[in-house]
Amino acid sequence: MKPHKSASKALRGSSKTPQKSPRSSLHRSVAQDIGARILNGEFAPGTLLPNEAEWCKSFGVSRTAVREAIKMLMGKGLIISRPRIGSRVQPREQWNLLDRDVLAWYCAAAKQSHFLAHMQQVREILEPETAALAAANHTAEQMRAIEDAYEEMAAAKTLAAWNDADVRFHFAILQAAGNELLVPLGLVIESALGSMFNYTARQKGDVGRTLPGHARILSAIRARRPNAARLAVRKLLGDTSRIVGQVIQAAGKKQRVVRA
Amino acid sequence: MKPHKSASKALRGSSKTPQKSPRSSLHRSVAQDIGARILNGEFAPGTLLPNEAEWCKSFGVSRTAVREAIKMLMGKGLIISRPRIGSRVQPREQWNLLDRDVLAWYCAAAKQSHFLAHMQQVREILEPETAALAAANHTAEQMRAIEDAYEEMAAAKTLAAWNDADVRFHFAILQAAGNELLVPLGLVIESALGSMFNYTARQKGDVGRTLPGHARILSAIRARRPNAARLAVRKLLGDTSRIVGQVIQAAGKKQRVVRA
DNA sequence: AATAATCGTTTGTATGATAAATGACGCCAA
DNA sequence: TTGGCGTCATTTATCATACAAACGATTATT
Repeated sequence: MKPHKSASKALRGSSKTPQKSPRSSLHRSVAQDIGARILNGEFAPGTLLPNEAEWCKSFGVSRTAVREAIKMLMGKGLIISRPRIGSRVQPREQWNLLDRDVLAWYCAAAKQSHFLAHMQQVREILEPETAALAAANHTAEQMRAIEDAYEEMAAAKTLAAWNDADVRFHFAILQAAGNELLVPLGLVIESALGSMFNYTARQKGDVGRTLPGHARILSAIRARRPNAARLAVRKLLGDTSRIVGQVIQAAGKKQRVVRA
Repeated sequence: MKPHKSASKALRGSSKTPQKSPRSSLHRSVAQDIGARILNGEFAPGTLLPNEAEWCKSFGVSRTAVREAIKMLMGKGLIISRPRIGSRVQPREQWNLLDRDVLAWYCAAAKQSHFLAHMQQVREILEPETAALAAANHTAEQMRAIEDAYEEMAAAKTLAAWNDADVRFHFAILQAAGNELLVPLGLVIESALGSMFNYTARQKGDVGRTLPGHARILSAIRARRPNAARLAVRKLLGDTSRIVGQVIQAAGKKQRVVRA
């Protein structure tokens, strides 16, 4: 019996697209599925997962693929497996929530609006200080990267191009801050926001409206004025925050996040 | 040939200690070794790693174990592997630096003092705001957890007991902030700091000296005064910052971190 | 010379077997 | 009855081997 092909196709999304990066492999798909179901609450922390043989049957794949998937999830702190016991879902404190995949699964799992607010909160804490650090520490080369991104943003015709440049703008500031920990942190936040938000809330009108805000940030950093940079970012975030608030309200949730 | 036992023993650190958590398994050890070497700079980003067969030989383990180790590293964004090409070290932006293991490997890799400063910087950004959020959002139960930790801290006789309570104190504040993203973030920072710093810089004399600072934080949170909490944390961090600064200086590095 | 077919290397997946770990159970003794 | 001890069964851990798939390089073909 060789379910090689068929089982594979059943799992992988569109086998039509032979993407550059190997986003589709069996173990990856299996890990994706199990991980999403854990974050989804289907398997609560402390729960004993089905054993490997059962996963094999339910996915129609070999034990090799299942084990490799489990190893990936172990690496993300979601589960722990021991002989004779099986694989158990770890307590939430162990979860590597800052992992791109885990965060994506978490975003996809229901509580979006409530989570979106938390993410925005973290942004409001991190980004002003990041900009301030960038103002204090940036090198000439890093400054140029920020300016380039701004130019592209200003010249962007399509919404997609604008978003692309916007992401580069923020990333350039992150790097200019000169703190190696802030970079992955910012990346995670941005990517998660992008994946759930999809930046669709930004209407075309917003583009022009937020450009001056970006300009203020740019010049504050260039002038090496940390406090001005901090304030400029706060101001820009204030607008975004309003939009996020509207999205949350539109989602019909009354969940409120208290701002300190 | 059954190199099962021997090869295993050669890799795992002390096979004398059958720890509760399965910290020792072949794939884990292999992942540990390769991961540390990547973070160590032995395999730079973009480098093509030895292929699986060579890892098997050099570690004396089967391909299964090597592959599972590679899957864990893939899950952490350190490497990517493709058929016919092999496994390549990902660019640093892809690394999941916020992963406990990755961070530990990174800490172990040389640049400690410089990294310690960056970590301290992130603490100075996050912790005041976390305390402010806790002041605004805490529930009665969360408040009790904070108070309990404080009591234990005050009653602690040994340095170890004090550190233990201290960690719980900070963790309780993290949870009281009511932001699910801040919890893992804080955990990562604390654990990394703990692992490299080992809290040995805190002499016994410091214990008594920082207790009032903790008390101020506690009462500010209890009184639901976010701004007071923020200031209290900043003050306490100022002391720690001095200690860290001394450690860095003691390390003989002149590396300076510009504070915005 | 440009294009197509072929080949070889490397990872991906499957399969089956054995080893090790450990909870559960039953046995024996105090 | 109860507490300790050995056995057993289940599950993961590891090994070994084989084949499939992907894809760069090479060679053949037009």
